[in-house]
Amino acid sequence: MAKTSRRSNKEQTILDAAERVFHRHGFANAKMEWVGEEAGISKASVYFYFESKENLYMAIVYRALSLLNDLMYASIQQNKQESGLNSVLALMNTYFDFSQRYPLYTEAMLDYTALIRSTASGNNEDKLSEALKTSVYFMRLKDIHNIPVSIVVQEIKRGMEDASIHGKRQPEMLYLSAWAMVLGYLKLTNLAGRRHSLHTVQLDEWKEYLINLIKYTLINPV
Amino acid sequence: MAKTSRRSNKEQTILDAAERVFHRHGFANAKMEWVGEEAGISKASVYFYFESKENLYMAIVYRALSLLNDLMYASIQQNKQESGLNSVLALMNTYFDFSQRYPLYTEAMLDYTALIRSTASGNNEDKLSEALKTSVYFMRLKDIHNIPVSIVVQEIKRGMEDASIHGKRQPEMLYLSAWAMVLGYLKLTNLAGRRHSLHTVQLDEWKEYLINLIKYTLINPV
Amino acid sequence: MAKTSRRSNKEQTILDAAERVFHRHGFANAKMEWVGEEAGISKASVYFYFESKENLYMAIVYRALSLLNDLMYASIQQNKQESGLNSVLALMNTYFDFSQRYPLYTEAMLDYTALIRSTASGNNEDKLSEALKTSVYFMRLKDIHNIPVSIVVQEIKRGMEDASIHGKRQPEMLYLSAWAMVLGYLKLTNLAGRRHSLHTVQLDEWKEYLINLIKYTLINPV
Amino acid sequence: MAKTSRRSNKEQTILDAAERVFHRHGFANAKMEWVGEEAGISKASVYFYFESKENLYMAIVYRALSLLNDLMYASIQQNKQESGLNSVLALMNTYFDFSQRYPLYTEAMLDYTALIRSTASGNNEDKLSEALKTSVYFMRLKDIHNIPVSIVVQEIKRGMEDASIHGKRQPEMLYLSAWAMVLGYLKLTNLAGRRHSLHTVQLDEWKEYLINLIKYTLINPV
DNA sequence: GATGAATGAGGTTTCATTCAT
DNA sequence: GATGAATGAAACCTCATTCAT
Repeated sequence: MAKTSRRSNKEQTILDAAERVFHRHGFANAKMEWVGEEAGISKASVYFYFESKENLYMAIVYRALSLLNDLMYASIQQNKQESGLNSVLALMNTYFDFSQRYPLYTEAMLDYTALIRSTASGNNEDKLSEALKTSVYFMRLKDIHNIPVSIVVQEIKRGMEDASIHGKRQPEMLYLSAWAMVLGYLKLTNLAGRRHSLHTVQLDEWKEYLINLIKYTLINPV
Repeated sequence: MAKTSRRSNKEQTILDAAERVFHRHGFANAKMEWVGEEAGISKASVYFYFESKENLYMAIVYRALSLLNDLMYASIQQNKQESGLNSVLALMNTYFDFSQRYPLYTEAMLDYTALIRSTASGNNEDKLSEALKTSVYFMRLKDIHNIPVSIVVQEIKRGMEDASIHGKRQPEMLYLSAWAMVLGYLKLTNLAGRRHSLHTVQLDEWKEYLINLIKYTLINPV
Repeated sequence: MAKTSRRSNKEQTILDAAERVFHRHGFANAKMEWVGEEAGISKASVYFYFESKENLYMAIVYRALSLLNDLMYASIQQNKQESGLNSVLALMNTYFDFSQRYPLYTEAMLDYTALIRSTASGNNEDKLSEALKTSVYFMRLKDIHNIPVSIVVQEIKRGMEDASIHGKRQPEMLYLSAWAMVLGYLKLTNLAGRRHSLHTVQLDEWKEYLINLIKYTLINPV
Repeated sequence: MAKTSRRSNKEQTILDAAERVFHRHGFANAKMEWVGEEAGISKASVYFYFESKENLYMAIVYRALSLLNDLMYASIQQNKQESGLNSVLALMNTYFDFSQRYPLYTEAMLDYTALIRSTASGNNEDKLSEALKTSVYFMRLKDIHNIPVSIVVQEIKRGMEDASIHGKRQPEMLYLSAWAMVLGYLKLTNLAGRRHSLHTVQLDEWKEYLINLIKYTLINPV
């Protein structure tokens, strides 16, 4: 309602539009003009709210990570009384749904993570950093980008303490394995497009199978 | 040695160069000039051998798929006398090594698959098809792109018949799950860059764990 | 105190700001937004008081010329009883100080003069005239832009009449030569930035030398 | 005649065109497209030969300075046997002609000098350096940009030694004063446009007067 | 076969200027 | 009066692709 709110609303509208455009065409192929059209404003207006294409992308990553964090916090809150295992499974479900509902978010977050790694190394051959160093969102992200891992690992540890999860493996390995499965599922699922099956396999059925598998790996040492 | 061979040699040199360049910068960001430089020839010469950037990419996909097919054929050949399970595990190992040694190949093949699906749908908004319809490699690929799936599924079925693999699930689902894990592993591994660990997990150790997990899913119904 | 005065105050504030900004970055590179920031108001407000960037510039020229005229009138007034030579020297000193204290003014006035000449010619390829024709200040300037020359030339003539200045050269030539020296000094001085010397020459010393030189050219025919 | 020559020829053609365009509209207002049109080629071709607008400008500065150096070397060579005074006067004439024939060169060289000073200071608020650091010509210029001053000062010193020039002032001050006069003359002359007079003064006559004045300042201490 | 040279068709970004509140 | 928001019209620069030698 206040002025801030009006501006914020417009920013959200643009982000919505950008998400659709980036999702449809991929970040590299997407034109800023399309983002404007999709948002019903001019290209220059997009630049008024977000200073560069990369900053806009980072804003999306920020949005994605914020949402994921919120969802995860809510999940562990809801499963406080439950065993560590159940909390972790809930978290997995949360992430599964999240990444399935917002495939772009997953992709964007992966891009961001790759960026962080390359920045950490001495790879300054890519001038990505040029426009990124001045990105507000890029800087803000540093404060929150470790939260998801921390949350999951913490709940796995809790599960190990209450013996609902086996202790034969590092929590981080269990986490990574589950994450890898979801990621792989997502990647292959994308290939299917709007179809509901892939190589004669029903996607829903497959998803359930994977969740079971993850649960299994938490309970039984392999 | 013949003229064809000379041409073929040059083509291979260019493909080698293109693979390195595409891997370093990603297909979208890579410039044709860099491919020329990396191959030690001029940009125009690259166009003499490959008609377009996309055709060049398809040539890489073709190369990737050919190699994978060869490796898989060799694998099942070597494990003819073994149980179906062992043959499948060998295939998995093959694919694991393949995708780890040639990360670009995996990515390129996925891009290709996505392309196929979008072509199959009515999505003609993307002008990818423009330059692709005339791509020799794109057409040739149609003849061989189903081979890997067929091979693995066939060996899984053999394993079910000789009872080395449980029969509670569709062969395709087991196949997809294994594939998803490898894909997820690869994606996350890429993030690590040249490092040997990710979130305190040793990559080698994690890989071994995943292979064990795949084996487990083949033997025990989950 | 009246409304006009309030408006006038704001205009002066903006002009002050614009002068600083134009001086720092040059007219072409300066952004209207910076002018607003420097004046502590919004960009749109700048446009409320000055219709265009060029009009703003013309306002500065007007201010500059008004100030110079005032200073020169005061100078000849003060030297009424003095010889023509002394009056001219006083004028020169006035101009020297003026141009050194307000380098932008000198530059702006030169730009304006160039504009006048190009308008006088048939050069309508430059669209400067577009926004200029409607500039109030541009029109007002026409009434006063010849005053400085007239004043100096008049005093030189007076000096020739009272024999304090030699009569071997046109007054205008003496005037132009003195002007050229000051202009050259200013241009080269600008290069020095905040330093006090240029090529081992102390700027103060050099200035004194030039003034002496000008005096010399007025007394002795060269 | 060789390949290098062909390329070099084109470069010269483009530089010629750029000089005309920059002269007509000023560097800041000139569009790269115009340069292409003037040279009879496309905008992109201009970029093929010169990587950026600023690099193109630096190439012009380089050309200007090279020419000036050549002219000055030739001048002192021709006046070896003459007195220092005469050599200096010849140099002045050379520079006078040079700056009158190529006003853009003078302007460009001044811009360059200003750039050097600002680079030497800590003024990195302007991102001019961005595209400049990679400019070949900008780097090459550092090797030759001090030559003109050195030459003139050296000849003035020679004149002081052979007593054809008075020794009451620093050579550098005499140099700067002469330079200032020429610069001022040029600036005011520009205002005249194609006309041959300024404020009733014939430009040729004025020029002669100034040269005489410079000569006078070298012989007689003021 | 090979390549230096050329370009058309965009792409991101900037900014003076205008509106709506 | 004041200003946040909006935009049209460039400007610089890039790159896949083609051509002439």
